[in-house]
Amino acid sequence: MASAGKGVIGGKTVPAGPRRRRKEERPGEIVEAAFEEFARSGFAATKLDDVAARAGITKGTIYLYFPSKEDLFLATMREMSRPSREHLAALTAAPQGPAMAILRSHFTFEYAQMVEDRRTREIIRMLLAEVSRFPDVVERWRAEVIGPEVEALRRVVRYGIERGEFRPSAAEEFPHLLFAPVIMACTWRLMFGDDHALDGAAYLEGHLDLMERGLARGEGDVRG
Amino acid sequence: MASAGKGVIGGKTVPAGPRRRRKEERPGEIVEAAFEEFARSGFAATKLDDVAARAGITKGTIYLYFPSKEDLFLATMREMSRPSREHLAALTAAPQGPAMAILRSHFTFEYAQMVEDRRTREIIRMLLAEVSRFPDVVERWRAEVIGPEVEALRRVVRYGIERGEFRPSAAEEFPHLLFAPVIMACTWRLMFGDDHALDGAAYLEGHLDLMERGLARGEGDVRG
Amino acid sequence: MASAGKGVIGGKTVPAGPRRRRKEERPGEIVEAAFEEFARSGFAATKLDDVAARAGITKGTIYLYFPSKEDLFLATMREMSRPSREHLAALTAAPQGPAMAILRSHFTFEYAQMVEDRRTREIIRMLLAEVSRFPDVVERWRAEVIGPEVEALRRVVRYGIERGEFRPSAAEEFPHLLFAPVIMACTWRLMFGDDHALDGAAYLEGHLDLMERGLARGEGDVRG
Amino acid sequence: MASAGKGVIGGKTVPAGPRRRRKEERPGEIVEAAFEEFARSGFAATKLDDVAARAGITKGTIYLYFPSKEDLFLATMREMSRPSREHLAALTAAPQGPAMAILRSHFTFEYAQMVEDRRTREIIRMLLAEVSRFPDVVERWRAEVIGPEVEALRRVVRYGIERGEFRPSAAEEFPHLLFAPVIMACTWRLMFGDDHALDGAAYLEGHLDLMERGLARGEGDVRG
DNA sequence: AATGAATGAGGCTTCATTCAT
DNA sequence: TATGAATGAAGCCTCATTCAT
Repeated sequence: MASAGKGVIGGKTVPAGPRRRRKEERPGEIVEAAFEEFARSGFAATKLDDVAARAGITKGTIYLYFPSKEDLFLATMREMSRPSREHLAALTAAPQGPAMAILRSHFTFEYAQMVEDRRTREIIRMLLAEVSRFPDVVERWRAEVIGPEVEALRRVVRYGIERGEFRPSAAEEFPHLLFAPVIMACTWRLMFGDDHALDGAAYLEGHLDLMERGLARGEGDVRG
Repeated sequence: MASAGKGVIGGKTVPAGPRRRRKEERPGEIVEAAFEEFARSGFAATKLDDVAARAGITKGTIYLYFPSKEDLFLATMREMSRPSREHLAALTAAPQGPAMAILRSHFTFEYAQMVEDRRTREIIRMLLAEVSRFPDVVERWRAEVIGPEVEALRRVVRYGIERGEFRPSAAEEFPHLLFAPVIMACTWRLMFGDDHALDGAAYLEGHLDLMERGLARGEGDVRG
Repeated sequence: MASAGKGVIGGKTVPAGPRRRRKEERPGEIVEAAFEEFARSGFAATKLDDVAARAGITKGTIYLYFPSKEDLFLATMREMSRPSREHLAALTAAPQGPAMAILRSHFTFEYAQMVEDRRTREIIRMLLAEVSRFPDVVERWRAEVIGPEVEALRRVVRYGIERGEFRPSAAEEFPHLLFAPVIMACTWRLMFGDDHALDGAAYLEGHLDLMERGLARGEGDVRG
Repeated sequence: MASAGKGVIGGKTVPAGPRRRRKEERPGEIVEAAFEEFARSGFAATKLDDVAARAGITKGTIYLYFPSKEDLFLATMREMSRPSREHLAALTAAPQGPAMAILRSHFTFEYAQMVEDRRTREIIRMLLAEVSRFPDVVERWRAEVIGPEVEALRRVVRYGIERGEFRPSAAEEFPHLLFAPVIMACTWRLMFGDDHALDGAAYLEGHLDLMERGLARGEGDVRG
């Protein structure tokens, strides 16, 4: 047992073989496991025993990397919402070409992200479920992810209006209206499970179509 | 707390001391308190002690009316989602007049219900948060509340298409697209609190405007 | 409901009818019910709710007659072991006729009492089960019931020896040996239930036969 | 208590502090402590706190080894009745020599076991006290311990009759009659405590003497 | 005398956290 | 670094007891 997974190379003991545990990967593995459990059961009902079991380690080991369950939760949220955060950069670039093309491309990405990627979906669930216990997490997510997203959308809408592609509409004040179907599909799937999920491609196309007609300058519209 | 001692209700002195009896009202009071606590903390993190304290009774009393915490939760969900259930009847009536008027009236109601009424909002939160523990509750809600709602919307859209008011669109297959802004406003408020709530009237009007333009038959649209 | 079970005779309201509750009988009814429950579950596991339900009253009523669960238990034991106590008088009379006849008559009675009467059997169970909680009850039972019984048997044995019917034997010092088969049948039935009960009459006859042979002066025995 | 801090076992220092680890010995220690408490107070009135305190651990530790109080009770009964179970093998050997010698040897053993060994005695008490809560335990004990015991006795009695040593008697049908004094001494001691215990050796001799006379073929008895 | 709603102490059980190895 | 036995605070639930009606 003392020698399991150990090898001797050059007179020095190093971790080796399938049982080798790469210490740099441990926190990630734990966070991974924690995510699954937190997503399934929520913060309070999640047992560190289950997290440990899923990560293939023992409960005590978690405490080598995270000082408390709460910290583990925070780390998990931080880690799992990183993709969303990173994507934002692309959005803030100066808009070019037809505004509708930008929206199309943006929402196509957002569907993949928020509806089809289970990770992001479950982040949403956790944010909703644990606001009162972790208001800071939600607030940071609002400030760093959703707020900028809304702003970016607003800029695109304005850009569309300016270039005469869109009519003036409430979408300028409430870009949320454009984003809403994404949230709808996301919560729908969160609630009713993958079995009742809305057909992705068709739903997305429907969304884009309605949005386009909703935003578009009509025949008789006066330029705003 | 405010009611310690004696109280006067309807000009009649009623027992209101630490040991007052109120068989009729107790279950309601408990469910009321339970709702607040469950909404705040979720099922697992809610302490029956806190529920009792909020209801002005002691823990043991809860068990006179509900056999377990789980049953209390179920009763709470049932009780609190009753308004939504009852409203459905109105929706299923045969459509009359402009389809857009029906949608306007319907969504006006839905905003009041799902966005402005805290009760309904919090029900949504709980459904999202506790699916894995109470799948039956969610399933029943889908079958009895949301499913019929979607169906009703679909009928209105078809009715609008038939009378030439609306163009054919994905809204027929996915009435969810029309409903989405309600869900968006609901989850937005659930997440970010009343302080960040979207301006109700303006948002609703924006929604209806975009929807109308999105659904409406355009100048060059071919009928059918 | 206010008039249930009430009658008016001679201008005076009196309890009447099948629902009449005769207050003199209440304590007895409660003790009766308590006995069943204590016998089934033991002191600690018995719920006053169940006692009340069995007695057809409510829990609070018990406290009108017995100040505590413990007192109820004591009263139950006292009440239920009364028959044994009363029987003792008969035993202490001066012996007459063949000693064996006395023993026969005595054990016949004891079988009926300790083996066939469920009440007495269950008293034994409770005494065994609750000694450490109610040592006084057991002590009193020993002093007032079992002790005298053993003494009485001893006197009969001595009487038998004196009249040359029995040989001297350990039964003089340990009349328990004669009594043992009764206890055996009693505990057997307590443990294994009525379904596995030993055949009463045959067993008793067997007991008496073996006892007679065991005690009897043999051909070669020297008079002791 | 005596072992707080460090202890020396077999010349080796072992951890014995408040948090010592003893995976191998723990279950045994717990069962040991549980036995004492269950025997003293019965299942319902026994507090796991007390069991833990007696075992020198805390309540939570019990649950590392036993999933519930009930399981602990079952394990305790199983463990504590093991000696009785193991002894049975010896009984089933083919009888040799005088039947009375076999009986003498057997009952000598049984006295040591059921009367003088506190463990076995208390097992009897628990069986009697908890039948209604743990019928299976009792049933298994009947099937595996007492049933075979009775059968073995019956074989010896028959063997004695066959070899002309015993007369035919009810002991053949009811070997319980022979066994009864053991049970009597056992319950006597259970009820009245060690202070009132019957004098072991004399009582046993008395039992054997009466039994021998009771079973023996007399001068005038007809064979068979 | 009787009710039965209410209480609150106490028990079983869970689980985050600690710590000796 | 990793383990996993041990801890102990806390939560759910029960039930003897109280008390206003």
